[in-house]
Parts: sequence; C-alpha cells; structure tokens
Amino acid sequence: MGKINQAPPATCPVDYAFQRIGGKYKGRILWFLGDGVKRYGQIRRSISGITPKMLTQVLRELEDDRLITRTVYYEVPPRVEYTLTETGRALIPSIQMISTWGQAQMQHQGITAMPLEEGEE
Amino acid sequence: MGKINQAPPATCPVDYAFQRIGGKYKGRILWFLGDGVKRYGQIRRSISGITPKMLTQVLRELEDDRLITRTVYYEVPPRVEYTLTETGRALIPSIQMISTWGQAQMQHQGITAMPLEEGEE
DNA sequence: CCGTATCCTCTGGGATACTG
DNA sequence: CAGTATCCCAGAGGATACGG
Repeated sequence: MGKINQAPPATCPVDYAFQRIGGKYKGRILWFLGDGVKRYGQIRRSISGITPKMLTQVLRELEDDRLITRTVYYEVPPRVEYTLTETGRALIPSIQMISTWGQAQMQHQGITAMPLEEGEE
Repeated sequence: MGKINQAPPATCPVDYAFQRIGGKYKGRILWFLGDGVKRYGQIRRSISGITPKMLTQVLRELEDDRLITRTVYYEVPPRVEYTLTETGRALIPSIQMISTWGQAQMQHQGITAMPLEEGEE
C-alpha cells in the first residue's frame, strides 16, 4: 500500500484520468464496484476472461491510486472485500455516461450485449 | 477505409467504449477536437510528445470508428481538417466530467502541470 | 504541411501451475 | 477463498528518416 503513483507526469487532467482508469479492465471493475461492496471472487466472475494475476494487479493499482479500498477479514475461509473510495465513487457518473454512449453505439451497430450474471448467496 | 472495427467483441457497453477511446492519446485528442475543427498540425502541437506515426495511426482508428471525420483540401500547401462526428461529439460531456475529476485529483495532490489559470490558497 | 516507411523497445496482458 | 510465481508474447508505442 501507499505508492500513490509512479506514472509519467500528466500533461492535462484528461491525461491524468486516463492514466488511472485506462487499460483493459479498470473501467469495468470500477463500474461493477459502483453497485456496492464486492468480494474478490464476485469481481472475478463478473469480469469475463480475466486471470487472477491480472485481477490482483489491477486491483492493487486502483488501490494505490486511492480509487478503491481493500478490506481483509481473517476468517476461514478468507474473505476480502473491495469498495470504492469517495474519489473512486466520484468517477461513477462519468462511467455511467460512457456506458450509456456505448450502449447506444452497440445498438446502432446491431450488437447485442452479453448478459452479465451475478448471483448466489 | 471504412473498417468500422476489428476489436474483440465487447462484453458490455463500458468495455465497448473503452476499446474505442482507450490508449494513450485518444481521450486527449477527442477532448481537443471538442473545441472545434482542427488541423493536423494543431493537434500535433497540442498533444505533447506524440510522433507523427502515432498521431496518424490514432486519427485513422478514430475515423474508422466513426468518431471523427477527415477532410482533405487539395491546396498548396495541403490542408487537412479533423472534426468530431455526432457520435464523437456525444462523448464530450463524459470526457468533460472525467477532466473535471482529474483536475480535482491533481489539485488534491498538489500537482500543477498545466499552464492553466487557477485559484488557490 | 501532412503525412509514410522502417526498425526497435517495452510492457500490458495471457497461460499455467502452485499456496496460505 | 484469494491470491503468488513463472514464463511468455503480441502489439502499443517510440526513434528516425524520407516523400508528395
């Protein structure tokens, strides 16, 4: 914990933001966490195709950038929960808008979104 | 020209969107074009550090994805203008919000990167 | 002015196996 | 359950030079 960031200095706010939420999975993970606190396994199942290595790596980066918090419960079996920080939560409206845009484009191109299932408990 | 897209099928709207506006420069370029029609050289000078190869490549991808249009004026010297499509323009509010978020975070971290007037204490 | 053409480096991300 | 540990590679991005 606690690196804050070692990315190249941002040239502008847009650059700064995309350095933190760019990449293949971060947008989707933040969006999923916008729904509420989630466990590692829940995130893994919601982000289709991600490997445990990548998931852990991306979660640590988001944590280092103070967009999410990680809470460990020392139980058996282990439980680890991830949730948005206030800073992270502040991004959700933007991602919401981007998602709405994406949905419109997908429909316009005749693409049907793959159903996302989550569940059990 | 006119490939639309050959990216892997999007798993959700957020994924779809980030496949199109992700990468190191696309956000900044779209944001700059939100200001109005721009020439190649103007974009190049506004996106610090980008090489002509990368700029052309990224502009072609944005064009293929119908986010911008490219207009060539056969004059001497040559003039090429880029402008947002309606689809591309629909992204600007999202980028505006992301930029505002980024600006807040940069200030919160004491970063002063842009030649941009600001109030502080 | 607006790009192409080469060549090259680096790293984001993947495959697979293992552990507290 | 929630991760680590290795090994590996395609492709994003960079450096440099040239062309209509």
